Amino acid sequence: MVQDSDAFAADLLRGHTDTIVLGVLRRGESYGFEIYKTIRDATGGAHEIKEATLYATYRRLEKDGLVESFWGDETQGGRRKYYRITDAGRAVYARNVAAWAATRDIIDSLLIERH
Amino acid sequence: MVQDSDAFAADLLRGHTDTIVLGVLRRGESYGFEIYKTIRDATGGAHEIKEATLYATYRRLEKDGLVESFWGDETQGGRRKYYRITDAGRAVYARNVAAWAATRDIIDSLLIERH
DNA sequence: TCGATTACTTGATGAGATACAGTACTCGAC
DNA sequence: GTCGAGTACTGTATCTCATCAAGTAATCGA
Repeated sequence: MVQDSDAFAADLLRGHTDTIVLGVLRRGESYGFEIYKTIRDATGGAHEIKEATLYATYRRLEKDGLVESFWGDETQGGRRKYYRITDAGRAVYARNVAAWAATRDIIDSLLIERH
Repeated sequence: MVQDSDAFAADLLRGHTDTIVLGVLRRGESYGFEIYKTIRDATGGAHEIKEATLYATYRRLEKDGLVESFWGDETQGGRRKYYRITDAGRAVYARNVAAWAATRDIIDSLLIERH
C-alpha cells in the first residue's frame, strides 16, 4: 500500500529489526519489554516496532545463536526473560552495520538528485 | 536468514523498490528491462533488484496509478513496454524520499554509536 | 477494586521479494 | 546456418517478516 504512509513507514524499517535489537543488546543485557521501550523511546515514538514483531525477533535471533536467553530471578513481580548477545551476534551486528552503511549510500545515490 | 549476507542485502532494499523505480522514471520514460539495467548499473552490481521483483513492482505502480504504460512501436525487434510517471507518482515519490531521509536518520541513530 | 501498565505468548494474515520456469526475438561468432 | 548469449516480458509458487488480534497473568496506584 504505497499511498498509506503508516504502512509504508513500517516497511521502511523492515530488514533492520534484527540488527537494531542486536545493537541494543550490545550495550548490555536486557529483557523483552525493556528492549521494546528502548527502541520506542530512541525514535521519539516516530518508529515504534510492535511488540509481536520483537518477540518473534527474539526467538529468531536465539534460534540462530545470535543471542541467548535466561529467566530473571525476580522472586516477586512479573517474570522477565533476559537476553544476552553472543560472539556470533556481535559478528553479525558488525557485518550488518557495514551493510547498512553501504546500502544507505546506494539508496541515497538512487533517490537524491546529483548536481 | 540473518547469517546469509545476500538475503540480508535484499531485505535492506525492501520497501524502497517502488520509490527507486519512481526515481528512475522521474528522469524520463523508460521500459522494463532498461529500468532494471539502470538500477543494476547504478549500484555497481552490489545491489541487484531481481527482474521478477521489478516486473511485479511495475504492475503494482500501474494499478496504483503512479505510472502509466504503453507498448513501444518497434516494428522490428522485441516488444518493449514503456512506463511514464504520473502526477500522482511524482507526489508519492516526493513524499517517499522525505520518509526515506527520516527513516535513514533514525536507523543511523539506532545503529551508529554516539560519542 | 478497578484500570493502567508491565510482560510475555500464540495463531492468522498479508505484502513484498525471490526462485523458477517459460516464451520469443535479435545478433554476433564460428 | 546455427548456436549461444543477451534482450525483454510473463506467471506461479514459496518464503520471510511485520503486524493484527487476542489472550494470560502479575503489579501498582488511585
